[in-house]
Amino acid sequence: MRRAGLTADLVTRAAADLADEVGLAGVTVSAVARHFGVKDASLYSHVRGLSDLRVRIALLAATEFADLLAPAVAGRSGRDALVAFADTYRDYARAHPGRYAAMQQPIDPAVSAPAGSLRGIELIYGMLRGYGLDEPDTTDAVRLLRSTLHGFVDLECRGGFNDPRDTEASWRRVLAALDVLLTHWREALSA
Amino acid sequence: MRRAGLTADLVTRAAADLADEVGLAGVTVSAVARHFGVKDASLYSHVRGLSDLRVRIALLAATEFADLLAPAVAGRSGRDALVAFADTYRDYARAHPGRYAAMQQPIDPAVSAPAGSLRGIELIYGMLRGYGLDEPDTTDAVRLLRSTLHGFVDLECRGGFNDPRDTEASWRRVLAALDVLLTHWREALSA
DNA sequence: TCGTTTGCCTAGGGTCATTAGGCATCGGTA
DNA sequence: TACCGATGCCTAATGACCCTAGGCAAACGA
Repeated sequence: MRRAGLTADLVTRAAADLADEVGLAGVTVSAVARHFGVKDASLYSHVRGLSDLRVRIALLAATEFADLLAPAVAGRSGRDALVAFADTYRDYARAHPGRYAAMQQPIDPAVSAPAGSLRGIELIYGMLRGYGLDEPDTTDAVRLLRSTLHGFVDLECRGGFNDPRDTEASWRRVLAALDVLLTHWREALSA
Repeated sequence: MRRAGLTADLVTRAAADLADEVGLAGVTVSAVARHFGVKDASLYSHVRGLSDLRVRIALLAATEFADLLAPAVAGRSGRDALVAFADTYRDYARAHPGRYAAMQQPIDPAVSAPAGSLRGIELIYGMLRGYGLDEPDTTDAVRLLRSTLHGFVDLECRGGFNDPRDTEASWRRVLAALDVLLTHWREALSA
């Protein structure tokens, strides 16, 4: 009998692809095993179990995600950086809904921190440097940005926008609004 | 043997409470049955199955939610209305994370529309009337609002905000920012 | 060639979703 | 009160999935 040649990484990658196809909830040990033409039990030598598999998907996704976001903002600042970052963010979520969903899971910081899965957030902090904010304004602005981007993408993925109006146009509008806000953060919120 | 006296409504309510306690994913036909001291199969006379149960939770939640939001904005406008709406929104999501999660599920419009589960969105439209926007600005503004509120609440629920800075303060800041934005929507985004 | 590692398998136990069909209980009726 | 139909809850059974324990053989280094 020929062996399938599995590794934790191969399994994780297949699981991530499966997640993008059928949703994170559809990622099952059995389904991944089937994909490799292997019995369920065989995966347990490579992966601790289902929850471990999901964490691995999340870490994989976080790395991929940051690797796309970093070059998008590199060399840009202000509105340019914001738009590039946001578009990359949204494109990734739409192309990889399962991976994106996996990233939203709460993950043990002892695992996620060393894996650098907060790199994406650091990129936002860096991006905001171009808007000249200080603490604690920066933290608040980062939270606003994360909230809006995540919220929009999440609602869009779930088909939450029913209105006929073009989602694309709304997205551009939202980004413009965020840019205005960040540009005038001080004056606007000094009250 | 005494009967348990179940109804679809009782089952749904119990399931919703369970969802808030252990998460939507923890809502299982078996668990709800156990709660009533009844066999799993017995629930199928009241509810079509697990997915039906989840839809019912969502519809229940949408009604409760709108019933809280409506009085919060009644008689207020502008920033007052925005803050009241947003605070009510966030409080509900934090008090009822399972119900809130259920509402995010994609639901067949043929079911959700008659049940009035879009009442919440209509409330946002109504609220924005106080800011004097026209279409399509209103739609874009509604989407921005929904995105930011949902995104913030979702990230907060999942423990996505790690920084030491007070989440409460950030929330107030975010609301202030949204108010400024809505107030100056026209001028700010005319470019 | 010969271990030794280790990848994949079989066997088996547990939870859960769901269906089919039976019996008893409850509410109304004679 | 005695009966009767509806229906609420049960037992039985199937199938998917998660996971553990223990075995055999393929792959690899010496």
